[in-house]
Amino acid sequence: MWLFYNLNVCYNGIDAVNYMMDGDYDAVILDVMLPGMDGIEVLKKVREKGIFIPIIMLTAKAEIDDKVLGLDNGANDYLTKPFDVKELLARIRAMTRGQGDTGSRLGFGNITLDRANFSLMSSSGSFTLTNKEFQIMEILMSNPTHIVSTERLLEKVWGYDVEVEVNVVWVYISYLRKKLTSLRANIQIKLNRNLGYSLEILPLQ
Amino acid sequence: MWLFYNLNVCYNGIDAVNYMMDGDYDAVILDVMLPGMDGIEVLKKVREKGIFIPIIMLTAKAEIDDKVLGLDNGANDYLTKPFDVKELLARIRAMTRGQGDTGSRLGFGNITLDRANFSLMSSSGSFTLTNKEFQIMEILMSNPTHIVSTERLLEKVWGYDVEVEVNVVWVYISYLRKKLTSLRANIQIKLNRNLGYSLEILPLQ
DNA sequence: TAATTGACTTAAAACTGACTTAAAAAACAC
DNA sequence: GTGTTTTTTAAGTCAGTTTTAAGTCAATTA
Repeated sequence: MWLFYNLNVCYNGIDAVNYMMDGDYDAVILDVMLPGMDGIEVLKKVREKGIFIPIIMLTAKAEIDDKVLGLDNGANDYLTKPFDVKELLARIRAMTRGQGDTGSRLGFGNITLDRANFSLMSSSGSFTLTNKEFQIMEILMSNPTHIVSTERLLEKVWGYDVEVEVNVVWVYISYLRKKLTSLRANIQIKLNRNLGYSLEILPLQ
Repeated sequence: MWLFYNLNVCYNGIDAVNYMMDGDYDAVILDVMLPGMDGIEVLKKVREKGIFIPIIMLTAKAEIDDKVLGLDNGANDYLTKPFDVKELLARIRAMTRGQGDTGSRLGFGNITLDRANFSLMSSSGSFTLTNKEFQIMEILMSNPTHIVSTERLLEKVWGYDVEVEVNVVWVYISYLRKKLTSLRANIQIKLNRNLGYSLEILPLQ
């Protein structure tokens, strides 16, 4: 099985920070040696802006202290050259898959999303989701606590050349919420005003 | 700065699975070579039970394919012997830290501002700030002792082509003060007449 | 001390972003 | 082709945010 990635490349630290702030990336491969601003600086800047894209640092420096520095400043992984591309790809997969992700199923709270048959399940029943419903739910569940913006959902589900309006996202959020409540889910799709949506466990009443 | 961990050790795969299912661990260091059931099997079993503790695999096998196998079966990280303890510890920290532990937070006194979700927190609770509230608080907290003029706040938060009146700043300062006191903050927004606002630690009464 | 001015508070109005619903349009299955 | 499901549009509603406005308070100055 293969995954295809869309890539943007940039050649200095300042660009890197700007790209990460503007774009909505799933992961970043960051070289330590960069002209202008080095990788560690990029890392710090981006993290203190509240951006938590998984970042794997890549470098020729094999010094332990450099690794520790990178990891402690917010890198998710650290790989030294020379490295095997297969390992890099495996680490990216490991880094980008969320907790609760077994490959075929995605779980959060008392809810399970089955990728094989697009079904949203709880102990009290199940729904077969439509395409759009499934994709949205998959994005939310693959990183439950993380906030996903409406724009990001539009991009990921409807594509970059968006011709539909944001409204359509709201419509599907509404559909999903209805299904979650009728499944007696103990999770809900929470709106974070001006930021986006996230899943959260319902406080038991 | 040091972190102290409580440890449980076990010497075969079956025990490992049982420990992980019963106990509530923050992280697991898993050797691949185990009597009875090997590390990969342990990993698979545990993940398919729906347990998603961060797991770092540790092994003498440096074969790339073993790493890929481990990572693709649900390991969060993979380290080969010989390794440096400092690196292991850094990787455990990276693996177990939640987002927001890396610098997305601004702190002053007993108050923390989280940039990832716009929340203003203390030990006694938290608020989700609105856009304007957040921006003002961010400016104040990013340089707590520094005095920021009302005009500067207007410019930075409302933009240079200001069409609203200063009053609006006062309104938001008022809102923020209310929230700070209800958080039992030991800091306050101090007015420096004709100059602007600054944060200061409250003398304890 | 009274007047003045800058700072503050509060409630209500205005606005904007988010939500819901039904119906139209498009895609899909037969 | 027809019938069914999915997706999109559109219109109306709702709720939270922002701004206005009016009245109060406190510090400075005449």
